[in-house]
Amino acid sequence: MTATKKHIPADVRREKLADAALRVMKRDGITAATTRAICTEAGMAQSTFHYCFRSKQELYKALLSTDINVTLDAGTWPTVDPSAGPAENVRLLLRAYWSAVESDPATHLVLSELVNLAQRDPELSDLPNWQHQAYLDRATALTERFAAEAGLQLTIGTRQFAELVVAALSGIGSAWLSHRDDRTALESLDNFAVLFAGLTKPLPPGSAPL
Amino acid sequence: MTATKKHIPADVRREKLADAALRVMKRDGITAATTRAICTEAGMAQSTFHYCFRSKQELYKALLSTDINVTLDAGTWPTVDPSAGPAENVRLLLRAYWSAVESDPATHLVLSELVNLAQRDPELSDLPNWQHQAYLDRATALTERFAAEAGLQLTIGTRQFAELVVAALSGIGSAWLSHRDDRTALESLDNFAVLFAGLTKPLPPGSAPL
DNA sequence: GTTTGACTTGGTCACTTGACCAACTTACCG
DNA sequence: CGGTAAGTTGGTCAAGTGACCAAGTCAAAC
Repeated sequence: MTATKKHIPADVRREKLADAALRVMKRDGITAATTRAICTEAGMAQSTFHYCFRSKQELYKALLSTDINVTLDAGTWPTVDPSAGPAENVRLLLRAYWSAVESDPATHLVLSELVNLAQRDPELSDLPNWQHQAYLDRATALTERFAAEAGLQLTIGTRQFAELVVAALSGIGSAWLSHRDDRTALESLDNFAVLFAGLTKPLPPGSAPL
Repeated sequence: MTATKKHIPADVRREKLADAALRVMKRDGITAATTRAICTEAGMAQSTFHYCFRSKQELYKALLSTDINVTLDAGTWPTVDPSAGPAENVRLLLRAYWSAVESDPATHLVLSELVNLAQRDPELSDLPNWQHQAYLDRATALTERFAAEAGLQLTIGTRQFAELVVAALSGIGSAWLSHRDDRTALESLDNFAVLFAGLTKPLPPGSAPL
């Protein structure tokens, strides 16, 4: 059996509490994540909460800062298939992201709830933007890598392209959370793949090869 | 001064309460919309609430049923400009919707909060889907009308097309609520307009004219 | 081994929330 | 005009809520 230490540094306790909070939120929604519920989930006394966090706001801040989407695009992305067209490659990429959403809807719900909360609170209102930019950064980097591997260049700015992709994915995602119709979501996804592929063209022959 | 009736039928009182609730939610967020705050806003005693609604859930149900987006696409849509290309016409259409979003962000925030709430509550979990379908219906109808007026036909199903438009708009919208960068939003909007225009082609000459 | 400071907790506070009821007031109908 | 049903309200309840504190417990530094 694991030796349960009685004393744990506040830092790791904060992390444990944040994890527990996320777990409660995913299971029962953000409103159910009271300090008591969180501490119970973490196996601590309720008073521990205010030893680790000055206030509940501070927990929200911690949750939105250690961005949750890390989980999302940490998945393995498909490798480019040179024999397939750009549309098919974009399609595979979008679908790879999508499977992450579909397999863990609760996380996306929580993220939406947290962002809504932060947008109302002047103290936290910077975080949604920060979150979105971080998200966009990753999408941009991924787009660049993908274009290079596929021997394509974009006909609009990479960041603008990423912005479109993120908008489409988040739109499809939030719609799917409402209707839960996988077929419709995949249909939209594939349609967007074709459209986005239309924003690419082959690299000129003289370009530096991969 | 207006003669204030002491007795008001419960039906209209329900409506007054729903209006007040929406006002409070837009101003201070959904969590601030307690039965007390709502009744104060409506100028009634708190006990009135439970005379008009069996429970608070029932208010949420009422709010999500009398869909709020009616306000959104009730705006006057631009008429098709025959001399302009399809991309430009789609652009104008998307921008018309967008100005409604931009001029009233609070409504969209509340809608998002309400949908999140409903998605957690088994009792209300049908409503988001219903809401989305109603929304999609209007988008579909509008798309059809627009295509006819512009003398275009779509290269994919009308409903699929509408699904893409709705996804793109909601994606741009929710991103904008985070970053509040008008320029970026309009840029994305215009890019999507071009893409969507690519899903149209002129009506064959033999078709019935407008 | 004692001191010191970090960690831990039961108990409690002031406050809010949704719900409800008994008593009251008004409108309408016969 | 009297009665009946609909509307109205102050007051109250139980169940939470975030916050906080005083009294402990433990581990490492001296």
